Amino acid sequence: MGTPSEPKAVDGCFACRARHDHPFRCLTADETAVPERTHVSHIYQRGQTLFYEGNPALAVYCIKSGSVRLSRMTRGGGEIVIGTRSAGEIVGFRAAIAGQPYGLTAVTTAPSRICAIPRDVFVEMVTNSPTLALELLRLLSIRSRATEGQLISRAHEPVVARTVRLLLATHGQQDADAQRPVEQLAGLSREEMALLIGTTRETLSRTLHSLAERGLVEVSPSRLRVLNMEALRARLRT
Amino acid sequence: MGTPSEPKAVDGCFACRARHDHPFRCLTADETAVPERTHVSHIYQRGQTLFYEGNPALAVYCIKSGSVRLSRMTRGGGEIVIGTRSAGEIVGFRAAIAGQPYGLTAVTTAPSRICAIPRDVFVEMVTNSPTLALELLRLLSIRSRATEGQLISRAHEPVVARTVRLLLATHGQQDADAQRPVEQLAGLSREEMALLIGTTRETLSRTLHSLAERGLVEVSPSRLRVLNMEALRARLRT
DNA sequence: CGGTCCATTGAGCACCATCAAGACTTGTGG
DNA sequence: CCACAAGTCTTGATGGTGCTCAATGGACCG
Repeated sequence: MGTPSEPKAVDGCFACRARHDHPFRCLTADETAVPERTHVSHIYQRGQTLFYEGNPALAVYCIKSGSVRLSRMTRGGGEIVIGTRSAGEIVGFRAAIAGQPYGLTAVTTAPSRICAIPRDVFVEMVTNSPTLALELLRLLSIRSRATEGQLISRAHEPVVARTVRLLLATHGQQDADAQRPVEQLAGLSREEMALLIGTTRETLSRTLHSLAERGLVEVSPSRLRVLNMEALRARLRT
Repeated sequence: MGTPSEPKAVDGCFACRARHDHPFRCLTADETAVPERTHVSHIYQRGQTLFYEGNPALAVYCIKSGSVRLSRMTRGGGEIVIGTRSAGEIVGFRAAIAGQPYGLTAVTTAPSRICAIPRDVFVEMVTNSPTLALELLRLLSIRSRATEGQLISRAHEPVVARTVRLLLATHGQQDADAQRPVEQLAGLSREEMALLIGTTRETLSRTLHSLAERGLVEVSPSRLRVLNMEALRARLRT
């Protein structure tokens, strides 16, 4: 199903919105008609930029597949990573609603299919659909809490603690209480891990190896294994 | 005006909401009737706690006058200040909407009149009033951006930069471009200033005096004067 | 086998928290 | 008005954490 006469918009929003946690799930077919007519679906290569920090917020981006890294550039050419968003998430809506320029730069970290919804259309959708507004409010409440938590950690906890949090977070779902080793961090380079916790490759490497010396993890390039989750968790309560 | 038979709720929400930027300003008299019946107005002394981080979010607090400091306690007994809220602002609504415990501790920093609205009532208000939901969405968008910006600065900028930001922020409204000295930071102790930018009294003191040596500010206990705003701003672009 | 990319390891140093006095301000009671 | 006390601000000395620069070690690939 799908309209062969319209190859650009591969799937309609109504079909797309069926996706698990997507905030648009609350919309009716009628309500998705507007974005369906006006949005632009596009496939991005890895490393392409959706928008730069400081750009006027012209559109809201809806990730259908792939992932996007949100970061801020420093005058020195450095990159501060704030977080990543993946399939089923929306990027840039805070700026759109606040009526301010984007506060962050958004770059794809993998080939991604992403729909751009013009700001006006998005704002109109939110204004006309109380359910959507509520949904976004809930979403933003949860997400901003999480982001702030990470940033507080970054500002006030030493690198070891942040490293441990990363290790615990990236596999919490599996083997929550099991003592046995757990495979880790599929396909993240040291550089990327380091950026996620706001440090450098070198420091992260040292930190991981110091944890390894104490038998808490097993580390080799390209593999990372948690040996003792309980001890890791304990390290946070120190 | 006012019902002499009901001394507790000194002013009704409808009268109170008239306040400048308050998110409830969009509500009609009918819509404020519910909170007016159920909320509890109370006068807090300086230093009293509205709620602790981790407490279940039972209420949303509406500041009528005074100010509240939001912070997080560290295991070592330290205090990490996230920000302050004052008259006309709402505290705790993110937790209420997210359905999670409070993420921060809220303590009054001055005698304050504050109304507590039960969570259920607040959620109902938001659900029933699309305008309110939108207003809160806009508010949260703006506020979370600002908070994240400050935390990013705290995590990645040196103390000098944060100090300069504080100096520039606390009087930006007056004499935006004037070269002449500007009085500063009414009634904030060094300790409080230091907490606001995530450092210690000692480091802040040193930083201020090093700025003074370069003629950018004039510093004396209990007074603080910006001598050269442009030079301060330039320091941020370094 | 020589490249390129990534991870690791080392050495040096800047920044900043901490601990410890000293200086100044403010308030209180004689 | 002075003396003392308590609190705040300032200054110094020290050490730890983590960033930078630089070199080495592997891994993968042509």
